[in-house]
Amino acid sequence: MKSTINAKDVAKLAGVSQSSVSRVYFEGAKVSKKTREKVLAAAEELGYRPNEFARSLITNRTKIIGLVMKGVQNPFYPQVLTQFTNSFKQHGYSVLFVHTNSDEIQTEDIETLLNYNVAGVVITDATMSLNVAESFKENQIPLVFFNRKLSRSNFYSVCCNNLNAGRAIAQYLIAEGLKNAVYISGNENTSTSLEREQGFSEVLEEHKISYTKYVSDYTYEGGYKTALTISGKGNLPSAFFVANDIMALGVLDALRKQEIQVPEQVKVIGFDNISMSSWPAYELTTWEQPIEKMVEETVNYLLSEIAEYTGLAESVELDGEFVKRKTT
Amino acid sequence: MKSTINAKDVAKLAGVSQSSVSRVYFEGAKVSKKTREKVLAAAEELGYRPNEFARSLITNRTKIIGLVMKGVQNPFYPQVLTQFTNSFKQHGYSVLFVHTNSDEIQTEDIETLLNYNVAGVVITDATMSLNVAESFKENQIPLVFFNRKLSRSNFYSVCCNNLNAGRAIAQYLIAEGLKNAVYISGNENTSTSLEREQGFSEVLEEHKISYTKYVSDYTYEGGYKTALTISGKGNLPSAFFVANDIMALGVLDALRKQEIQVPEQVKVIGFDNISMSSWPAYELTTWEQPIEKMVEETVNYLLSEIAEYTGLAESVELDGEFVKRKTT
DNA sequence: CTGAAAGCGCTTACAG
DNA sequence: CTGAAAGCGCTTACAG
Repeated sequence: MKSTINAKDVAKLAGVSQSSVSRVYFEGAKVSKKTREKVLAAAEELGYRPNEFARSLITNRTKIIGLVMKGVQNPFYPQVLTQFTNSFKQHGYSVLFVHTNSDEIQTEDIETLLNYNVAGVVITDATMSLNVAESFKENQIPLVFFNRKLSRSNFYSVCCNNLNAGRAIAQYLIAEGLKNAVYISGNENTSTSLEREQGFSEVLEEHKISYTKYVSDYTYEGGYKTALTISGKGNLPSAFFVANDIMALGVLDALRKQEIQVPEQVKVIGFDNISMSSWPAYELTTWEQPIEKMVEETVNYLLSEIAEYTGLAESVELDGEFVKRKTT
Repeated sequence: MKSTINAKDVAKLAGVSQSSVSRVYFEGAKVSKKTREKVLAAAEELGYRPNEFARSLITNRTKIIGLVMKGVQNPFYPQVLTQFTNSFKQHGYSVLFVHTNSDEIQTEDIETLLNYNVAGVVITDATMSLNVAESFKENQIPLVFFNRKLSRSNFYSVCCNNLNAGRAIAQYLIAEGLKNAVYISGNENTSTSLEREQGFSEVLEEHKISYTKYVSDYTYEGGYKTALTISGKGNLPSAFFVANDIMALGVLDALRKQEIQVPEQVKVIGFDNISMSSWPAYELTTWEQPIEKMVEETVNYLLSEIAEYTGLAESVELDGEFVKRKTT
């Protein structure tokens, strides 16, 4: 029953060889107009569709990109996922989606990607042990860390320029009369959180302004609890710099619960510019990540590496933009 | 350079036939313990990995499920995506992710799914023209509409019992003294929105209570604008039943802006129970969809159809649960 | 430009 | 339980 119409069937109906049928569907192959028309007519009649697996088997290439995501709970990611999928689609690639629960991508997920011989891989917000990452290098499969850097690794990564963003945020707050600050971090040891803090702290130090760091986890609940703890101590800083928006929203709700006025008593700045940040309930001042540019950069790199593998490892950092709203 | 180690290489090193190597990796095939050990040792040494494409080519089956999603913006979906991916992974299936912008899934997306000969398909929140859907039937590829019903079609669908939910919500509001209501719908002609309204209206009619319907679009902005329009007219109902949570949050923010007290002046009920609904800024009363059960039901159906295709078409509706918070 | 033929890396009857 | 051999549906030198 399964439609198992193959090139041979089409060839027979069209009165040509199976090779010619193949050539019609293989980009870059030469076929006469006449042959092409005969083949397409026959294919149409039979409902022929080239088998991707036979194709991949022989070319040793696929049109599949592995997209590994962690923390899809953050509203930042659906947007990233959508943009990647659409962009890859435009270039003829499909997306094999892999979800990882842990910070470090699991061996079994890697196996999946290797088994399907993906043309390229994007790893979002997760890390990977170096020896595992090496297997991609061995197989010459291009790989991009998106919104994460892997220290001591030689892989391509695409991020927002977090260091500059942290600096700019500090400068803005200082210009507004910052006395002291709190930095609420994301999961420890994530490059994004560390770099945002580093830029922030550098500028504060220059101005001899102190800040306290609280470690949180990039979740709404984490931001909420951390802010409650801090306000419970009764000693508010003049501003909170929160490592991402979703935590910052938690901070705002916690402050609201304590009847602390934002921005009058304390300013709050987030990071990402997720859609909720602009909601009237929050109006969060934040830093917009240039997602579109980041996705484009990632896709372009992968496509060029697929065309010709060089193993180029770079750390690309794209500038974002300060978005002033009502929490500062 | 490409690691092109195949079963033959392993066979040579292990001192067995290529068939034996194959049998070690093929579930259900019989191999002696001794052979298996020799093969595994050799495979380990060479870094052998069975080629999925050769496998699929010959078995005419794949371990790939096509997951088609629309409207990933709704925070409801990341959760669904994660659960599907994890559940399929447990059963040895990978997910090919397809994003569709329009309500109706496009032909090119279907082509992708068919080209990869996916073992099954889940279509979330989107519809499909019937003749396109037929091509899945022809190829005996099991298909589930998730959170959507396709009228006049004979496909399997898995939904929350929206009719009952609408009824229960009406009954609750009536018990609380409902005088008149507003129903804010999602995109017109979506089965979810229609059924929620139908259940709601049936019970209201029984009690001779009137309601007005406003058509919106399942987005935060849509809910916000609609509520502004309604409150602008100065004539508030005793309750809003909003077709999903994300719109209901928009409604709450609009009411807050107009300084209308919830629930004192007007009650608000949403649908989905997304994580934001429980945030202190909202505390939205809503109806929880049994996502976990819905995913499980979908996966089980697909697996059984993959094992033995029957083409069974049913409309499965699972009960959700009322979640009372502070907006009623 | 076209066809006949080899071969990609597997699974699977078929003998033994 | 094991091996030799055919074949899945393609691409791709090789002749013509």
